[in-house]
Amino acid sequence: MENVRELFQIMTRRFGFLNKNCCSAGGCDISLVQSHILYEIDRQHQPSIQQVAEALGTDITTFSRQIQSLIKMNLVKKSPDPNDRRVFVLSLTTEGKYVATTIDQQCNAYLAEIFSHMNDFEKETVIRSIKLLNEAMSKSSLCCSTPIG
Amino acid sequence: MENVRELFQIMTRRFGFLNKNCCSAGGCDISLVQSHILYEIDRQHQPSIQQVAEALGTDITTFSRQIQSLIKMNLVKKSPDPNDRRVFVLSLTTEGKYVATTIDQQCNAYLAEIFSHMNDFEKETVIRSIKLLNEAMSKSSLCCSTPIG
DNA sequence: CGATTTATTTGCAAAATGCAAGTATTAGAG
DNA sequence: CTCTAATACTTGCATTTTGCAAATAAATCG
Repeated sequence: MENVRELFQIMTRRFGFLNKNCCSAGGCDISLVQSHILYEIDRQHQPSIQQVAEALGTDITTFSRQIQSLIKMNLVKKSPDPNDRRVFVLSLTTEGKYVATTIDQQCNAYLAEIFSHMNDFEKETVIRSIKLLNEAMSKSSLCCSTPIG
Repeated sequence: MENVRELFQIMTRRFGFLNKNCCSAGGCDISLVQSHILYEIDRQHQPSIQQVAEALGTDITTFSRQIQSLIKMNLVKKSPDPNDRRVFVLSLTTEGKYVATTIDQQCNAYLAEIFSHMNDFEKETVIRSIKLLNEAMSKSSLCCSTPIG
């Protein structure tokens, strides 16, 4: 039996490089961490600071400062939650949305290039496999959620 | 057509959490970055500092210092290359090998737990898919290798 | 031999990290 | 309703990580 971790390790490392290669949009260079934050704010519906920090597994105090940077860069907006005045709700500015969308398109273009080395059947199999994997990982919350420490 | 990047993003994030949850072995806590370094030194045959840094996409000067830390922790050994005295060759100490092996087993145990939510056919399909993906990614060196900047 | 390239290290300054402690607000017990 | 505990977020440090520029040392090439 082959080493399964090896396969995952190499794949995720490569996808990490892909992500890192997609960290600019129209003259705006951002860090990989910032790219992940924009992605997650875009994905969720008006998430709180806490929610995004937890989704990304980042310490809340570090995350608070990262949001401050992104606000200063005019990519993210922070609005008070009318239902709970302790909470701030995050959203992308027009510019932030543009950056996130451009990065997303670039990533998808790279992925399309990767899949161009497969036939349609292989491509569909791979995509279905990743969905299966995501479902299985969400079932074993034990290991694939944010670390305790 | 679904968003392929989304699938990858979530999967790699979760595998990142899995990795982060496997960063200790017998009372020895290490960082995620250090775990990746031990993994890569173990994987390659007597790699040079340069080779590991490039494989991981880390700046060489940062990497040099990370190796210094690991040597201080007695996990890594640095030996001069007899063929080229500019080069230092890296290997794991007995303790480093133990830590790397323990982490590897822990990761594989978590992965086995994930796969336990699938039947054998699905599992084989997923593993074959990841192999396909790795092959395709290595063909499109354009996007999945270490960033230029 | 002398100039250039390559492998690695150090100086420094900036950025990221995380714990402890603080503020502000809400929820819950009595 | 009031007082306490919990929650969401921010700030003060101090440590760690990062990466560019420059230094060192050794190999290569003309």
